[in-house]
Amino acid sequence: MVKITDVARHAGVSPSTVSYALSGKRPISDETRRRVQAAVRELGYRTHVRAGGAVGAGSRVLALAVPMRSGVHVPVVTQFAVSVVTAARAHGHDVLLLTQGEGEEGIGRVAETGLADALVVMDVQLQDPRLPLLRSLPLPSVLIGVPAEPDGLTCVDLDFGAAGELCVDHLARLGHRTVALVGSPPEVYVRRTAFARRLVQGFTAAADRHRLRSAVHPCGTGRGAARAIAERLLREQPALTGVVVHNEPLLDPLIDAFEELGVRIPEDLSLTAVCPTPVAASARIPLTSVTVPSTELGTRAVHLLVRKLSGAPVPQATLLPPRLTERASTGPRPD
Amino acid sequence: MVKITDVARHAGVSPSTVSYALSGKRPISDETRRRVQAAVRELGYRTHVRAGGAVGAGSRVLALAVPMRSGVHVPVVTQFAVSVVTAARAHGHDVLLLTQGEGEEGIGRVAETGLADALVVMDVQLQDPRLPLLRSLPLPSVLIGVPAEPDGLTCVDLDFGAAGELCVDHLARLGHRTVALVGSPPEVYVRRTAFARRLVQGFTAAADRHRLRSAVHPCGTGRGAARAIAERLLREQPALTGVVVHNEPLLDPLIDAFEELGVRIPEDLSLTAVCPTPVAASARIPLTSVTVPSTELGTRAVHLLVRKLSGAPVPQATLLPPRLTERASTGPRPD
DNA sequence: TTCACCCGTCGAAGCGCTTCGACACTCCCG
DNA sequence: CGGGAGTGTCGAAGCGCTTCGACGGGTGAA
Repeated sequence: MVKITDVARHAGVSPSTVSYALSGKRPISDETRRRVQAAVRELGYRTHVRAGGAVGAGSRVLALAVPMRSGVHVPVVTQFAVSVVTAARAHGHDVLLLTQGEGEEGIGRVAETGLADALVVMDVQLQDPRLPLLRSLPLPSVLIGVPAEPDGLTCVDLDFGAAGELCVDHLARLGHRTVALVGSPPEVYVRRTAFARRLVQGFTAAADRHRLRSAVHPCGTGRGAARAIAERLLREQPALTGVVVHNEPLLDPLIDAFEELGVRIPEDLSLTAVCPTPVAASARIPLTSVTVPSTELGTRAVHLLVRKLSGAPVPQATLLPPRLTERASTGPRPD
Repeated sequence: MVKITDVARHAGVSPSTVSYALSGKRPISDETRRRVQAAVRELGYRTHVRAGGAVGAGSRVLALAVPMRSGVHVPVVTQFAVSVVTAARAHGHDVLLLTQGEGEEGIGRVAETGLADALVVMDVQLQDPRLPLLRSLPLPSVLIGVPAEPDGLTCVDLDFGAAGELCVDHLARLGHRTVALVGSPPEVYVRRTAFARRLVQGFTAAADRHRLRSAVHPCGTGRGAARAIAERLLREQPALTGVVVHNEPLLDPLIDAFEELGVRIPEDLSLTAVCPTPVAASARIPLTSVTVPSTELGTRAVHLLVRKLSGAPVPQATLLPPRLTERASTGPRPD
């Protein structure tokens, strides 16, 4: 193992000079800096993370808390995680993966043992038990998702409330008068998952504003659930012509179910999804959708964290405005 | 932050005694140990990972290299990752997530900076560029997947060769004489991904052994690809009655495609999948399958790693025997 | 020319922990 | 009753690094 004293000897300077040359915390002459850098390169030196003096310094590791609860769509969550890792690496950080069960305990452990020096927290609930802990921790953290009381925290998310409204606005503009939201699985709402709840709020508010008849249905996944919800919608709201779906794995099965029931999309029924663009674009019918920008959210979260680490001020909540892309699944209300 | 000296003072012993009491590396009287443990609990002490003396010791972190290349099925990979994290936590380790691009560079960095003290490597190719690096590293590692030359490494995987054979054996026993393998996307084979290649070998070997007509087709995912491969199979092998599918996201679309073409499963065509049990069980038609035990593999990998860390000898390759479960997608050859 | 100041560098102290080598006991055998 | 062998505990050294204070030499203003 090559250590800082090796580099120092090789460059003909003292270890402290090497340290300063690398950290830039004190002025070092260009000449010396160059020699140090050359030595570092030649010897392949890397500062050992767990060196004593480093205790005070940052560990260049950030922890990512991904609960992986039931009802979440795994590819989307993974997309988030990958984008966080990628962004973190771009800032010289590594990422420690914390999963469910570890949720609270893990955050505490990682903070107190000094393993990580920052936290990204996913799958945030409106009343999240992790919030008090996060507020009390000396480590900076960023939530992906906005809880009910974001005071003292830093959050970033798609503005799901506005996303819900945007979908309804779109359907209303096309003339639809009766709409429904097919949501995530029930357990997601039971947990009071922030983004799911906010989408419902936005959907309902916009439907009321436009004076539409509306209904909200949490829904599980799979063919059976799709068939059941499709039948139920047609039965309970015979005038239904507009549906918003916030449930990635249900999209294709739901399209199939409607088709089997003789409902054509978009001729008889307009369907708008809230999901990542690739999902919407590769569905059986290209779906008009409000995109969930998972990659951008992960990247933003890391940027905010890096800024916090450097002591810069950051906004409490960053809400990305929703963008609706029209594809083949929506059209004017049939007569 | 509570440090070891605080605990020592609180327990009325010296810091070194606390250290020994916690590590068990020297005999400590029950009485003293109890007092130390009480103090630890009361003060909420946790040893700081990055303390100087710890440089020599383990970091209790293992790195998980998940390339996330195209063509891999995200939920399965995620399942692996989660099981590795869970198992690692059970052994008191945390997990650092390394992704693509980081593949080689990341492994080196993590090893040299002492961030992790062990490695789990996924998505192994027959000739994997990471192998020389792994062999040269002072850190123990375990591969999930068996490369062409596993000497000096530790690997664990499902025996995909035997899995391929088992599927063919099953079809042959049911009387099928013409079979096909619908595999993973082409890029997976181009990369010479170990498990995919081995499955093909097993499939082909067993087909030859049984003197069956056989064909192998890598295949992309999605409805279009499913329809295309279904048509092609029926065209090129009119006598085809048995198909093995090694491509999770293609399963449902392929079943649909056959149905649309008027081919009934299992009356006209028997279909065997190689995939995790939940995928097989929740497909449109419950599928006869050889299970890919992702959770068990992740757990095994961690166990092996922990044993290596403790200096215990471990087998070079652990190949789990495949198990075939009959469900509703296979039946006797039609007359 | 002198003095204050700044720049670049160094040595030494210290981070929180582990570990080595004592040291003081106790116990048991001869 | 003496001495050897364990036990259990402690102090001190050291891990690789950062950081503080200091120092020498150059520079510019007075």
